[in-house]
Amino acid sequence: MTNDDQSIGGRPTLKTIAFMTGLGISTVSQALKDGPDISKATRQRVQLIAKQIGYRPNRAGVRLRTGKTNVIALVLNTKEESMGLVSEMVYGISDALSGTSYHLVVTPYSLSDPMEPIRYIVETGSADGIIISRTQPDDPRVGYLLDHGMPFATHGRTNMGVVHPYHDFDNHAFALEAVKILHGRGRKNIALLGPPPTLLYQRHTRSGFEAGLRAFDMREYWLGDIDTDAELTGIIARGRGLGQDEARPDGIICSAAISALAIGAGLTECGLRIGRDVDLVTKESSQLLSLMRPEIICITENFRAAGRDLARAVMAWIDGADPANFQFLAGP
Amino acid sequence: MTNDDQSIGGRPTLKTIAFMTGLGISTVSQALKDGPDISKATRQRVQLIAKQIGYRPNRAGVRLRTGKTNVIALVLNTKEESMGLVSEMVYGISDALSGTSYHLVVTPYSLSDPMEPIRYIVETGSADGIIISRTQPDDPRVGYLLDHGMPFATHGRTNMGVVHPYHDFDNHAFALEAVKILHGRGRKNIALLGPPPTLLYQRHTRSGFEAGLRAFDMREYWLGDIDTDAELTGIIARGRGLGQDEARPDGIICSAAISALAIGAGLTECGLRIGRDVDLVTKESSQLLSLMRPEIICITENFRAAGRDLARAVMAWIDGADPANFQFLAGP
DNA sequence: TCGCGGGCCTGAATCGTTACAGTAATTCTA
DNA sequence: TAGAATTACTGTAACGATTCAGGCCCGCGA
Repeated sequence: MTNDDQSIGGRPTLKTIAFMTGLGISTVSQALKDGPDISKATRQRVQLIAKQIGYRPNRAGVRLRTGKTNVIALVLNTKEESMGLVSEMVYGISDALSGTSYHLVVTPYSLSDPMEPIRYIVETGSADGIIISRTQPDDPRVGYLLDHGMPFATHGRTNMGVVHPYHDFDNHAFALEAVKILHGRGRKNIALLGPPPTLLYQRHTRSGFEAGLRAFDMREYWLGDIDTDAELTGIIARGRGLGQDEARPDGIICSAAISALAIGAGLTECGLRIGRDVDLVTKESSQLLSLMRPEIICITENFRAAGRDLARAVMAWIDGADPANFQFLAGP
Repeated sequence: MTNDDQSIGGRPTLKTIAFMTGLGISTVSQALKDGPDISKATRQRVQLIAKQIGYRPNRAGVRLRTGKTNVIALVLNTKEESMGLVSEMVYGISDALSGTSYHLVVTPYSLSDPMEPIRYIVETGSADGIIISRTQPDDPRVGYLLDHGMPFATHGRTNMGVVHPYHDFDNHAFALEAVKILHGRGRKNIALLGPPPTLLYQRHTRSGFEAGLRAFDMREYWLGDIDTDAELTGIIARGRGLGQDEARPDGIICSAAISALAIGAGLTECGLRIGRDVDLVTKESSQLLSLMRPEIICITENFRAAGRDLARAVMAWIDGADPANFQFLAGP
């Protein structure tokens, strides 16, 4: 009987509703979640009042009692920036989360240890589910999360003979399609600037590329030990270097828009014209590139859709759905 | 005496440490925060054990008891995308937050109502501080947050005669500098593609631009009712339109990298060459633009630093610092 | 008429933390 | 040396939600 000032302001709690309805707190709690032990009339009454006064459960209370955080964590590498990947993924995830009780926490990690943020989240239980990217063929994070029963989804597949939700762009199809396009434009000698071999989609890209070469009887120009993770200046230099080369490629396929721009810049510098002397095919995630550089051939990769799929997958897994049902391969 | 299985696993809590040290829970709590009522020896003993077993306070417990969420919310408009603004800001904020107990929650809002996410956060108390962007001259969010005593910081200034932390790029200086550069290259007839008039930095840009025109005795080519928020296709068309115009500008200043690319694309389409027929000055937030289009003159705007400043400002305000001390104007 | 089973609701315990009011034991003051 | 003050620590009561073991009342069968 100290300070039961429910009448006065402050955020409404179960206690407020209990006071207003004359019911007990636990009754209200049950009524709000349509517990079967509560009469229909009472349930409706409670829910009506709750809506009227704008009741929202206190997240800390729920979290403390049940352990449910209502948080999805997006774990990003600082390196990540395929022209808008981050923002598009964030918007896609938020899309999927809007209307649910989930919040999005973003946790970047500097290059050092990819496991660190994952361990932190699991150990402190600071999220109900995790979305990771830059997935590796044999990704230690995947094993760890499975071991610890933490729902997650990966951007990109793994190669571990283990089932988990993912969203992957079909890089095999992309590379194959790219070769086909180049073949259609009469090109013969094709270079591939792919992702680093630590990431699984390097293999997919490579296999699609090679399948295409075989199918259309074309040959590869080997670019050397360079990938889309390389410094931009290095990529530009590589492009410039092609100018000198008699046997230079007449078609280039590139796995990242920025790298395509960079190699294009190098080519232009030494007088080669894209679309005439050499064709350049790449991925883009917004209309940006094709607007700016219409001479570059673009195949669309939709990061926003990826974010949506991944968030939905994680939520479904949290709700007990079978993770095997959430494996998405997006065609080019 | 039911299940005091502190010995067995699970995450350590104050109770665990209390059990291990033989002290009471409240003693441990105080000892961990160096409470003056606890002997030095005890404090050290407790802190040592806490470190050893990797104790981390349960966020839900703290939040429920104290109301402190240890969360900073970044509120973004879905429209936001100045080539990497989102990712750079996020990384900058995370930088500032790393090593503190704060987490970053990202809350985008679709175009509709800018107040909605703000109200949600304040009403549900789901963050200790907020970072907002796309600041307007008379921003209702600022008034609301001040009224409700919620610490925040804005990307961009306001014009409300009211003190709050902000980080702003000095767009006056930018425009002035841009005019000066164009003057140095012998240009006379300058167009400005600025931000929309709803955003305050439109005025700063405009005033710097006009000051520059006066100082160097140059004249403005009026681009009409178009701004950097316009559809890219529209901007491209506007650039194309300049080709037909006898009195076309010989210099263009642009407040956003994407828009500069767009207008540049339009110019190129109608045969004008950037750097020769017309000079183009813009802002860029990464080295990207100057690498891919070296003919465009770039002035750097650092979003990562902005994120860092804003996050630090909000944290300081939460800790009771004077918000007036956290107003940053970044020179070009 | 007694007992029993439902239907509907409530109180108490709990999650982990902190604030606050004690409480012993020791030290200081007069 | 009695009494006051200080030191070092502890128990209890919250914060808001959920769970679970009851409890009361009513109707029904024997």
